[in-house]
Amino acid sequence: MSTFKEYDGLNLPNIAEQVLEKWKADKTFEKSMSSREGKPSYVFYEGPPSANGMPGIHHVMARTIKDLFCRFKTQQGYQVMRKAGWDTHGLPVELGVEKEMGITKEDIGTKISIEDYNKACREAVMRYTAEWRDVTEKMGYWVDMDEPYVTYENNYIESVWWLLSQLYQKNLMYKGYTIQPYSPAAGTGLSSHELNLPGTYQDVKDTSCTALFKVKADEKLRALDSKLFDFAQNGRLHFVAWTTTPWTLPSNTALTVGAKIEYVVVDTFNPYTAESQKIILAKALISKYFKAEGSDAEMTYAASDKLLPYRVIKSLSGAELVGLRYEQLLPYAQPLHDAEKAFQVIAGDFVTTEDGTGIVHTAPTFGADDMQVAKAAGVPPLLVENDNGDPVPLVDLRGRFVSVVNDTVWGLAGEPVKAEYLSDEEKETEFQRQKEALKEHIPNLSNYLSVDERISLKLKLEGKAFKVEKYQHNYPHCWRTDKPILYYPLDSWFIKSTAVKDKMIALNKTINWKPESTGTGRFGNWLENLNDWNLSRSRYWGTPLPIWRTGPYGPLMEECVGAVEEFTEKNAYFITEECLDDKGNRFDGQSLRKYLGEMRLRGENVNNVWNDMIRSKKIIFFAMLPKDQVDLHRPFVDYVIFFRSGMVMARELDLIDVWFDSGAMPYAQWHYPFENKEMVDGGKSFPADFIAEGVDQTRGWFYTLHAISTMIKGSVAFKNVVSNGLVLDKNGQKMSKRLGNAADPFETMKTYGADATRWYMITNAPPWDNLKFDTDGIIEVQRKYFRALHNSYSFFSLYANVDNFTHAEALIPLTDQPEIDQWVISRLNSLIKEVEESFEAYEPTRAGRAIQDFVVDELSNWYVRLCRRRFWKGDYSEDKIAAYQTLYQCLVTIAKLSAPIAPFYSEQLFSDLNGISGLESENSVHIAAWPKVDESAIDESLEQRMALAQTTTSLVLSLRKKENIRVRQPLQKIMVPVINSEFESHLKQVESLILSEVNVKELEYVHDSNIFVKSIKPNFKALGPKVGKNMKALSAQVGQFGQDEIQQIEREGKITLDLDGSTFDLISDDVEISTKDIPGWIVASEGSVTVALDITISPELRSEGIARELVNRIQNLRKDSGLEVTDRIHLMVENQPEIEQAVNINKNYICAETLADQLLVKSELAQDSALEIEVEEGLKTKIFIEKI
RNA sequence: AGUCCCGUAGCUCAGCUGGUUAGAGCGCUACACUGAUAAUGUAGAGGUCCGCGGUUCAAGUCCGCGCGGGACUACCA
Repeated sequence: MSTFKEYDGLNLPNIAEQVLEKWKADKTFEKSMSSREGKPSYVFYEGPPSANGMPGIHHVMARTIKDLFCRFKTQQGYQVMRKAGWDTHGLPVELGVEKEMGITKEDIGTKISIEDYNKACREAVMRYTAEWRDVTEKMGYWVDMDEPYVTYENNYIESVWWLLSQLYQKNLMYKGYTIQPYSPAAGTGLSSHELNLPGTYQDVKDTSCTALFKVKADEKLRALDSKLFDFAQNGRLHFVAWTTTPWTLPSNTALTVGAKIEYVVVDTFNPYTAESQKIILAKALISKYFKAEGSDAEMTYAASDKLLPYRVIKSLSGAELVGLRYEQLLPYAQPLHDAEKAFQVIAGDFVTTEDGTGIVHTAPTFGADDMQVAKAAGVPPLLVENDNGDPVPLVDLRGRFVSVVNDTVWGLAGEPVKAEYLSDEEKETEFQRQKEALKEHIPNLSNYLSVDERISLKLKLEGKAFKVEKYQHNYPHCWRTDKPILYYPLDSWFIKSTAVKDKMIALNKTINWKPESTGTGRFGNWLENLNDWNLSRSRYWGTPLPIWRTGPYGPLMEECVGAVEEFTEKNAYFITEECLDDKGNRFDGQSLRKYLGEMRLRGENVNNVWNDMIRSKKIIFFAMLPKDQVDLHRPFVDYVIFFRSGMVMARELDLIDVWFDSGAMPYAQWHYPFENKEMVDGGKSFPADFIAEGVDQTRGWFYTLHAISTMIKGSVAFKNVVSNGLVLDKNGQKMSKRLGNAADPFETMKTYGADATRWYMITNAPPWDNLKFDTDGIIEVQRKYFRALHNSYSFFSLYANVDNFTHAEALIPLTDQPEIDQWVISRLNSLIKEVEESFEAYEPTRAGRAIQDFVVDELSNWYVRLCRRRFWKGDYSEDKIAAYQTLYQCLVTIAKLSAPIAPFYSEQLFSDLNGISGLESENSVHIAAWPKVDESAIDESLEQRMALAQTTTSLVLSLRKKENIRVRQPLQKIMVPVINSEFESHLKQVESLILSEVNVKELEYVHDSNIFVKSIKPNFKALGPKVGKNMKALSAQVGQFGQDEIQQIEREGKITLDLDGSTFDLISDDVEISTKDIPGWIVASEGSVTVALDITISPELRSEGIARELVNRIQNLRKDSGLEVTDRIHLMVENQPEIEQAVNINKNYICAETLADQLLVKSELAQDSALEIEVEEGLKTKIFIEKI
């Protein structure tokens, strides 16, 4: 006959290992999905991690959250598919590979082919998949890793292309430019990641220039102030604006002011030319440019005077300045478009009065803020046409002024805007040129003048500068070349997410965010201030942008490809390896487009050349390529071209933002819409019911999922989302490999077990708070929760096996069971309810804590403790069976409730129980049905009664302690003042429980209220609305009440008071009355419960006390001698004063307790093994036991 | 700089829509209990509930302004 498994100790890591083997053998994970075939699905999306790094402990956190809700929903009967995924593209991968290979971005395509480079990336990115698999398995995260989606696979990319083509067709994609950090020295744009590398920001001294912009005398100015108009007409009114990059001044097209900032017109002099001038600047910044004494000084000034006199003559708001015009400061070039809108004052909310003048020089081509604010105001950027006819800014990609910035004296064209870009020789040559060209202005030029210095000097000389000085500031530098970066307009492809902003905001409001603030705050605000999504990345390893274009060699034609099949349908061509240029390099789309395009511009016959290439198979139809050669990465796709109207269409070189890859996963994981169309359209896998990742994904994956599904499907991508916080070390520091404080997930799970780790992470704090990860916390969880549960099971199995209990008997109706059983079952059902509600509300911490409290406090420390005797005493009676059944039910239910959080131990517990009882057909807790709440079993009054018993017990124990009377010493009685009849009946029902727990013979109910001392306290909650302001006065009066007043309220139900001049009836509901003392007794009270204890110890009680002590010593001896709990003994006790009497009176009791068939009291024990014991202080004796 | 989160005992955390002695566990001290329990019980020590203002009869709880820690975003002229 099979019996319940018994365990020596608790080894969670071992349990996890065994359970894993069981799952593997039984294919439990597969079954958990297949057994739900046809059931409603609960859709979960796995956010793809990148496997080019080792998994960390924070991944265990995030994955625990994912896993537990999926398990919970499976238990509830839903089918939960979980497809694993890998994020494989992106900069971190590339940078890692570059580092390993010792190359830089420039080497790609030269020293190493793009093909080889991408091959290296493809390998690097999956490097740690084995470790990821391992950690996933060991932590018990159920996710299908055999058929994951991988973002670099052709099918995945094809789905991404399809999505992009949909956006393209909806007119949600466009090409524009953004201002991005750009390193002219390295010839490359920099990502924000690169900009955040250490050492990037350096303190540098630059020439800063406060320039004077001459205000135009126009009608608007005249309407504003006729005096100012007059000044302007005389050329004496100027805006002043400060810049640390004077090289951007030729590109100025606007001045930006803060609408709410107060500005002033100041009458003063040009410090360099001493001309009388009126300047406009923010009032708050006057002191930056003028010494206070200047306002009193006489209004005369000669160049080089120390004190600059000034008078504030008018005050204006920023809003009033908006729309005023000024003369272009350095008119080297005019804007290409909308020139009439340039050179005016506009408003921007980024303007502060911290630095400068409160008027910001705005060059839309070299500042992101500038570009945005100018665009909003319709002010054009300063772009000119290059030789190709393309619009370009005044500085080229090498960081040098273009030729139109032609200044014979100062020599700007072709000059780099930062001196650092020049070699020493170039600098020397330029210095010699400057010496010659500037000798008229600067007779003895001693060193090279930077562009900033030259422009500043020029402005000074022309009376257009108010102040020129060196300025130290923090400026970003290129991490590769260590040269300063420029903010530069770069071509980019955008998704017009602003077009669906309102829809995204509306849809977001339907999403259940945990915590809510992440959704409304962090995410909501982000949506409110949304910018268009910059898709472009100038890299190599990623999803290529599927847009083909003709170049600037003829009319613009464009094609967005949404499926590989389209290459065939649209007659795409492929440039083979034989197709070489003059230098013998293979053509790609871009170079061939240029080659043929220039030919076309020269008027040559392109078609002939093209046809030759086709004939000689240098170019073939795409359709002729073997399928397995198609790789939707670079460089392959760069060899794919279209030929239209005598022009080559080549792919735009950009890759797309990797975040688009991951945001596309709801569709691309199924190769939608090319396959599995019904998964998405049929709702089986879209939208997700639940996703979970770290908060850092708010603007990452959460956003891209949301944006793409809003634009493509007009729907949310997920309905519930849990965003967890960070995992910090125990001191609250961020974990990092560098600091060596990163916890190793493998080590942690090996030492403490995945269950304890998971339980700790979930119950310690709500997952959205940061977790201070401390292994001491895991130890505590192990000790408290798992050991309490394990011990409860061990206790059960030990006695169940003794009694051959296998849960074969019919279930004893709850109403026939003792009160304590009804109580624990009631609590259990309340628990089921609470746990289920908490999980449903995505509050796992609440669920876990509730389970833990139940197991530790109620099941282990109350139910099992009080019921011990029922299990090991007496026959196999109905009461015993009831006890077994009750404990069984508790344990099995706990296994189910805790299974989502602690999948391994719960699995063992469940199968250990169910394996013997066979009550349920499924022998995995993760497949078995989630427990149903039996509302009829919940008895709140019973739960209250038990709480009363617990309070009373603890009061009596505290009295015993105070009087120093051991619990083993029986006492005669306790007395409890009765407040009302309900209280009395409650107490009566738990009376025996209390008495046995505190070892007292009887409980007396005292009704004579005259002997109690009572206390009274206002019920503030009830009185608040009634008396309001008078609460304090009332409270003071109630505090003064004596026993008489209290009795009056009890007797009459009310007492009339004088309150604020009028009478007030204080009724009994307005106060809380409790008994605090019974004079002459030893009393303790808590809340409304008061207990008095009779501490007289009669001789009988004393004997009984001694007998109990003896039993205890004998039991210990039995245990130490290694006797089985069922072994019977012969017992001998050495006679001592008081012992004989105690033993004789309580002989039956002692024998029954210790399973002694024979008990002898001898004057002396001869046996060597007789043990001397101390019954109580000063009373020693010897005992001897012998197994029969 | 903006947005969001967090701040309660030495440590980790509760404290629901405001209600008057602010709780639990761990740790510490002492005692007790134990034939499942390295468990548990009782008692003790330990709090300017980050600070300052405000609303209110009443604020750990609501509001405002700060401070400290963290995350994300960001071109500050």
